[in-house]
Order: sequence, then structure tokens, then C-alpha cells
Amino acid sequence: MQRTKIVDLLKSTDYGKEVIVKGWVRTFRNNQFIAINDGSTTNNIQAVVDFNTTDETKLKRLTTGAAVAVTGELIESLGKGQKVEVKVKQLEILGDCDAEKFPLQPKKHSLEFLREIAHLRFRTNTFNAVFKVRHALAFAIHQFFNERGYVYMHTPIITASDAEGAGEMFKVTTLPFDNTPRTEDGKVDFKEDFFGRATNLTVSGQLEGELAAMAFGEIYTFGPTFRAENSNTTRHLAEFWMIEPEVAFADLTDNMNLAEELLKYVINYALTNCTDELEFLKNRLLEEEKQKPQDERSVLDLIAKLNFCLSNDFQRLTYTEAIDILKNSNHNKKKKFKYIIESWGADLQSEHERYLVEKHFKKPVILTDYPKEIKAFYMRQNEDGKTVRAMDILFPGIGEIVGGSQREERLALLEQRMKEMHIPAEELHWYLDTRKFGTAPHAGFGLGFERLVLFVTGMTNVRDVIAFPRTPKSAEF
RNA sequence: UCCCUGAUAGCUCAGCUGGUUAGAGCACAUGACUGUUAAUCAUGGGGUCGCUGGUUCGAGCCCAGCUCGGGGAGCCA
Repeated sequence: MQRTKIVDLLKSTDYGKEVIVKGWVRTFRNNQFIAINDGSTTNNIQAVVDFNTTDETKLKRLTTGAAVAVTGELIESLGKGQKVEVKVKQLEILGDCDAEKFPLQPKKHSLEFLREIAHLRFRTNTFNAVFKVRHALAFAIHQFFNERGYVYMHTPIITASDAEGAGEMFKVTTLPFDNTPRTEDGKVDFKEDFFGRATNLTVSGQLEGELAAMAFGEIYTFGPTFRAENSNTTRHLAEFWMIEPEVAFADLTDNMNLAEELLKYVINYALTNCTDELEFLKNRLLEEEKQKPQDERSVLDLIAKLNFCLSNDFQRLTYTEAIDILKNSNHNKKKKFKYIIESWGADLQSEHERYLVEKHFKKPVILTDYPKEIKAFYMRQNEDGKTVRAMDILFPGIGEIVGGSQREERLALLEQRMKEMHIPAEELHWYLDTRKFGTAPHAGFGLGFERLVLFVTGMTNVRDVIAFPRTPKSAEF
């Protein structure tokens, strides 16, 4: 006989039927009630053993964390807390769990502690819910693009170009550290290295993505990305996952529409397919916020927040308009910003982005047309000679979740910008070829996957929405 | 990397103005109870007070440095 998953048993009304349940003990109460979880749902099933007829040493082995197989009759529960339960006929301990050494207890643990035991934290309700939602969002992203005829490209993890300017890179090498081969002028001789040149882990698949978009029209990437920045925040990881669509014959408006549509699609997918998980996470958040003073609590609960996000257009405005709003805000006049907005051209600090999103508009915001000085070389220059066709999507509580642009497709202007920003053109000859041979307007963006999961789950630290976080001074597991 | 903050039992935390033997809840062990819901009740075991040095008659508490965690900033997704 096959085991039945707990998610199905809890919905069943097949009373009297013999079933097999396999899972892990969460708690064993009153010497007779085993709460079993098999990961198929956040909820447990209750198995009831007759302690008068069951071997006492076996009952002793029913500790939190132990793996068990239970055969018995599915019955309508005699108790109040649950609809169904399993009346145990046969009980097998598949794997013991020394209760004295097992770190998880049937109580609340801090997220910091669980992060230290990331190999076991999947066994908690919170992480069960978080990773179910993470899975659903990943699946929804592929479904969204597949439905629209996008080609999923696997861009390389190891790259030779060091010219993308998206941050510090991790070096990839097989050279010995204690006896590094040197050239005549004393520099490391990468000709001796595995690839015959210096290589790094990718910081973005965008440039390769553009090459593919110039043939398939519409592509996306979804893969790991690496940044060796010494960033210690709740929204940065050294290894994270990013979605990067690239669309030929698209302008900035098409790009914004695509991003907004994608975000709403996947949020809606989670709302309809992860109802139990989101309900659990909503309550978790409410519980957590009870500790906070009234004015720091969220106005909307998690599910209401997601629905609100779906039913409202993202606020679109230019950088110039944003500066005006910030400059004229009471917040700025009363000097409540640490960095006072004085003139056009200043880079927006987190506090300014948060003011726009959380105080002024109170919904997701898309900022466009930033000064060219504070943006990357490949963004399309506007006619004003000052700004570029960039767009950042800012989410409440998260900050920048999407960063994208219409790309500069005009060779001369691109080359000129690269020269100004000291980007070596030789290294990117293949990238420039797209502008030489049948260049076309195109646009794309990068969506930080963990930041998306953060928003949808209501968690507050990206380290809690990726299985095994890699951050400065931390690469355990 | 910078600013703030923290580190006391397996976990969560208390520990007064520097003063005798460092406490609680949960977890664990033993027993009782047996339709519980993080079961309950009784009893018990459990500590290099992050590390190093200093001040002091005396340091968990004061000072310095270091390590690690958390929050914020920068960089960004």
C-alpha cells in the first residue's frame, strides 16, 4: 500500500479507510497524540496511539524530529482541534531523533538561530511556507514567459568580461595561490590559467541575453548571479537568483508594462496557489508585529497588501518629477532627511525612495529617466542629453526590486558613452557587433528573485528566503 | 567598509549602584495523569557569563582590543 500525503488526508472524508502516513514527529502529546508533518502542507495530521497496547519503549522513541510510518484507520476526530485523525494500528519508527541533541523544539525559535541551523530549518512551519512560495513564484515566472513565447536562455556562469560594471566579481581560477605564474613585468600570468585568461563568476546575464534577443526577439534568463561586494544588509546576497528578460523592438514603456505585468502575474499565482502558506505567513507577521508599537505596524496584512498591489497601477514618474516631489516635501523642508535634496542630479538615497513609496504614493513606484551620470553605460540616451531611458521599480519595504532600461542601440552613441566611462571596447567586441549588424531598439530588466520572495512572504531578510545564504564571512552548508 | 546595538543553560531571556552559592520559562531525565492541541502537575540534572588583556580587596556588571550576530547606511537586484 502507498503512503498518502498529509495534505490529501486532511481534506479526505473517507472515514474507515486504512491509510499509511509517513513523516516527522512535531510533538507527541499526552502519551497518545502524535502530530506528524510530511512537508506536503504546513498543517500536521494527528495520529492517535493506544498507549495501553503499545510497547512502552516505542512510545519513548516518539520524540520531536523522529521519522515515523503509521498505518491505521482514517476517522473523524474525537477531539476538537481537527476534523480527521488516524487511529494507529501499526507504528514504525523509521529514524530516531535524540531529543536532547535535536535543536528544534516545539516552540518559537528566532530566525537568527534557525539561520545557524539552515540544514534543519526546512522542518519548521515558517520555512515550509517560505520555500513553497519560493517554488510557486519560480514556477509562475517560467509559466508567464512560456505563455508569451519567450525563450529561456542559460547564459554562462563563468564569464571573461570584467567590464559590466555591476559590482565586484569573484575570480575563477585554477592557478596555485602559493606559486602564481608571473609575466615579465610581475603581474599574474593568466595565460597559464585554465581558460588562458582571467575569468569571473557572472554578475549579470544581460549582455549575453541581448545577443540572444537579437535573434529570438524575446528571451529571459533565470539563474544564479554573484557579487563580491562587502554588503551587509537585509537585501543583499553574494549569491542570488535573478530574472532578466530582454525584448527586441521594445521601448521603455513596453519594458515597464512587461515588468508590471510579470510582477502582478506571479503575485496573483502565489495568492491562488499558496493560500495555506500565505495565510500562515500572514498570521506569523501579525503575531510578530504585536510586539511593535502601533505606529510601526503594517496598515495592511500580508494578503491584503498583495491584493492591493494587484488592483492598483504602479505609480510611474520620471526622476525629475521625483526630485520635485522630494524637494517640495515637508519632510525635506523640515530637514528630516539625512541627505537633503538640493538640486537635480543627486542620486536618490534609500530614505528618499522609501519616502516616495511608503509615505507619498503608498504603492509600488516606477522611476524613469535618471541622469546618465548615475546609470550604466548601455542605457539609451535621451534627446535632452542629460538623462537615460532607465527604470527602477521600487517596492514598499524592499526598495529596488527591478532595475532595467531601454538599451542604447546606436553604435556611435554607445561607443562614446563607453569611452567616457572607461569601458574597454575591445573586451566587448561581441556586444558591439549587435549594434553593427542589424541593430534594433530593445529593452530589458533584472528582477531580484529573493527580493520578490521577500515581498510575497512578508519576511524581512533575504537570508531567510534562500536555502543556504552566502554573505560576507558566511558560506556554511 | 562605516554608524548603532548585542553576546549569560540546548532555546528565549532576567540579573539592581561592582559584593556571599548567577535565576526564570521552554527543552531534557524520572514519576503521576490520560481526548491532548507548543498537554498538565511534581521532582531533578544542566553555566569557561563570546575571547584576550586591564582597572579593583573583589568583575556577568567598569575600560580597551578582537571575534561573531542583529539593525541601519553605502553598493545594488
